[in-house]
Amino acid sequence: MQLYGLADCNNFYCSCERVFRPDLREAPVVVLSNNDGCIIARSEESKRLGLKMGTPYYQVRHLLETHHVTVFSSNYTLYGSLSGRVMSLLSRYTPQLEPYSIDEAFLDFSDMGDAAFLKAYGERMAADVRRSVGIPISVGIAPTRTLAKVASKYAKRYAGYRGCCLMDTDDKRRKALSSFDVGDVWGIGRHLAETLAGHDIRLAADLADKDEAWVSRHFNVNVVRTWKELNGISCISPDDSPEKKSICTSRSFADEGVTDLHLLEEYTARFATRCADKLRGQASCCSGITVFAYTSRFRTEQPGHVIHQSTVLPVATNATAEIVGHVLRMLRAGFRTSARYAYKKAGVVLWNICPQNAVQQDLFDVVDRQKQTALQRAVDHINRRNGPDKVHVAVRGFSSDTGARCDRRSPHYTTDVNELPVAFAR
DNA sequence: TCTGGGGTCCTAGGACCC
DNA sequence: TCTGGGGTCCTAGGACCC
Repeated sequence: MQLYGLADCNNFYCSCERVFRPDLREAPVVVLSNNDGCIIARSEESKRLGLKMGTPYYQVRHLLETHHVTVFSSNYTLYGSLSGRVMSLLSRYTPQLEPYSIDEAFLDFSDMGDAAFLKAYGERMAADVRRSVGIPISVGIAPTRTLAKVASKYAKRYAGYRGCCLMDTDDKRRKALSSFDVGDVWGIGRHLAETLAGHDIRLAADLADKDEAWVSRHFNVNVVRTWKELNGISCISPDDSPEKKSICTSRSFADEGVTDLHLLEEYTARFATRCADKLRGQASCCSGITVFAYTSRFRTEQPGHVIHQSTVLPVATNATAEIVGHVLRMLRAGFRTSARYAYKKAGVVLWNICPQNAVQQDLFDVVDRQKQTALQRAVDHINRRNGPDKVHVAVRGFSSDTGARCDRRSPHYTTDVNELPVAFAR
């Protein structure tokens, strides 16, 4: 029988922080987005205080202090490292692991055993991750990925499932969907949930019980696919190619933002460098490059400005220096010197991505590609051996300041020898 | 004072083709 | 009065995900 598992880490970022802060195990915790902007992760205790996902920090700062909530700036180095540990452990439990996000993965559980076996197997896997990595997870097992997601939410909601909910029969499926909000179904967002409510569809079961013809008459193909999945027909599979079709690096800046062109050049050069690293990391080249920067969209009383410049290269590249060069040229072209705009956010996007071994050559190419590749290889080699960004383009600057606020970041416990947790100090 | 970052997919509409 | 039909490709914008 075709069965999918979904392993979902509970409140992942908060759980990561707790791994090295066992004193916070029962305490309310939140993690903030980049630049300490919004709440992006909450422990169960914080959820019970009524804190909502995406709330700007400054709006609830007082509430957080009153309830002694421990607040962390986001520490993606730590989360990425612990995610890797979780994924590697999960991969031992299935012939086919599909990581779906930093804290979730689908597992192929087809034809592995009867219901009793699978239920115990899922529970054992959850207990293993908890014990070995320190992260609590919820496992759902069902005939489609959408249903596996529903099952995992039940596993999280009720402790009685011991970390794993098996939804293998039609009976269990119907029962689960009858008390599951349609808006919580994978693929049904806020907007669709509102539209569905207009048709008196509020529970997942309400949608599943409609005719396929009715669904396809009123909604697009995505909703039809979700409808099929809710009825046990598997038809959604996440993109299995690991290569991204676009690569973006962008950040918000603290306080007033950035007014100085030279500083903005420095930051965007870093974003471009990071993008090029990611690009080479997946053995790709790109021929589309966009740079953008804009003033705060919340400060409507001040004059705003948007820089948004794109270029298409005749020959795709993944060389940092070349990409940085185009980004700076476009940034300077879009920058207004007439007024001192305070740019609050900036970024670089690479697109038109192709495999690096399938780059279309150009008869009139002015770049010596062989030389360029050799240089890039040498730089990557040095940086791999000596640490990231030991050799870099000069315009990127030498400071490690990112222009973002992150006052409450926890140490890089697992990735920097100087920040190892101390278990015992004399 | 203060509002994240990084993706994917679908659709509608325009340009263009014969 | 009246203005083909059918197709592809591209793009911007919207919706969704975590």
